[in-house]
Amino acid sequence: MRSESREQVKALSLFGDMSEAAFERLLAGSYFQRFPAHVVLIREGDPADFLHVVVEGGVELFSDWRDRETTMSIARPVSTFILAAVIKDAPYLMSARTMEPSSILMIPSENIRAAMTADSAFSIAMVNELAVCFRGVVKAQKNIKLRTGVERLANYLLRLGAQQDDGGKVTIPIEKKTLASLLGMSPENLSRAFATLKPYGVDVDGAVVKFAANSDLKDFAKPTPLIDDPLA
Amino acid sequence: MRSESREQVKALSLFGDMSEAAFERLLAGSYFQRFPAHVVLIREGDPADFLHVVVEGGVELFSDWRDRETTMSIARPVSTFILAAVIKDAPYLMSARTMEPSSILMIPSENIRAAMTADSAFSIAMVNELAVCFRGVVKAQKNIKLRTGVERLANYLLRLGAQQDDGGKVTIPIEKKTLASLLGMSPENLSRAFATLKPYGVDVDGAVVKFAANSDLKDFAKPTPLIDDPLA
DNA sequence: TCCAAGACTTGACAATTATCAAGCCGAACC
DNA sequence: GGTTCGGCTTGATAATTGTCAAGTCTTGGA
Repeated sequence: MRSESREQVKALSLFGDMSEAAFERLLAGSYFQRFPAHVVLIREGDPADFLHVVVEGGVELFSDWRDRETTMSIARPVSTFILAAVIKDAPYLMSARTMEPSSILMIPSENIRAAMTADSAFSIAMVNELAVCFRGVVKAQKNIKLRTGVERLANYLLRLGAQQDDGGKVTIPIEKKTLASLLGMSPENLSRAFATLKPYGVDVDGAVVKFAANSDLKDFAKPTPLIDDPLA
Repeated sequence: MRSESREQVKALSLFGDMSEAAFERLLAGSYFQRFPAHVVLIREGDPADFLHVVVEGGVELFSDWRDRETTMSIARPVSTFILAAVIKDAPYLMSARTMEPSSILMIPSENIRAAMTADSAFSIAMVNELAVCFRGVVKAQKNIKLRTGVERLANYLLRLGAQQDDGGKVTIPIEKKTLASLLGMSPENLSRAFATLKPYGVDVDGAVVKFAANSDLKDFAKPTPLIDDPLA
């Protein structure tokens, strides 16, 4: 790995406080690489050879069964994916592909497991990262099981609004068909869901959606931190 | 805690290899208690004061939103629940109630976090437990998003068959309405789903369900280890 | 500039799932 | 024994969601 990249990686501080030597051992045999959009990085069922870290861009995690496919989540900088598979030395449960040109750091699984036994600060950092991931999936599961499609969309828009804060408008950062799959509906249904939200002050123009932050939409969506707050 | 209980707890080996002293510190201020059926142990949104361990019986983890409720998972001996909340010192994302008379070990969250910083074997045990939990939710999420209700039921029956191995019949260990909620459908629909599976050799009599293990049902269900194998 | 591919939308229709209502049945209780 | 309650099932109906089939629009390339 180029030393320039090495510095960039170290700045991520994903791995807790590590000694210089431990850090060096961790990154031995790693790759830090740029990929174009729409490249499949890993396929579910494959052995977990590398821990992946999204440093730049965006990665879609998805799964298949028979002839169906669904988007499980979106990984944005800086976050790891498929950490659990690496730790358990088990097959990936999800596939991953870049949505845009992306920089990905790949660390050999063996290094991760070795660093955990060697460095307790590191294993604590892993516990924390995993706990965040776990709570993320639980929230997603609650979202799917407790809400209708339209309700999921409404809350998604509010979440976007909270993180973009662009004065009454948000820009959807992914393709609509990916969003549809993430929200657990067909693309056709997503279009209709937007239409359903029109009476609540939602106005769509391509990827740009206008709505008032404290509005009818919020009354309709009834967001709760236990599902919608990414930090809680 | 009675020393008898203490021995029982130590035998669980949930916590990796710990020194006697560390084990003692971990359990200080813990409770090991028997509860009757249908008692709410924790409520989502509450601060995570205790890590809970199901030692005997069965616990239903469920969530609410507005006037809806859904069963998220079933915790059986010996497993922890709400570990992630404890680690992050964050509110519980799920509520929990006993389904039957159950023995529950409750360890103060503070002890868990202290043990993690003090004992690296312990934090590695926590990483592993969390990784298993994470993969469990991911599988549940795939199950919900990729399959219809009938398909989820078929695969649930096959999973029961694999773990009970009672010669062509299984006994559903939970109430049908809980099962319906776990599978993401209404109780009425669960009844109909059983009826739909009749042509595949499924025969229901109360909680007892008969079907051949290598059968039409398996052809219909198309199970995959990446969703249905609890160990993978 | 034009074309081709694919994203997005809309309408018509079908499948799936939920809701409401009624009835059956077994367990718990008096 | 009789009664009540709640779990479970079934039928009828409604709501939700998915599928198929256009058609529009944008984008990228020839």
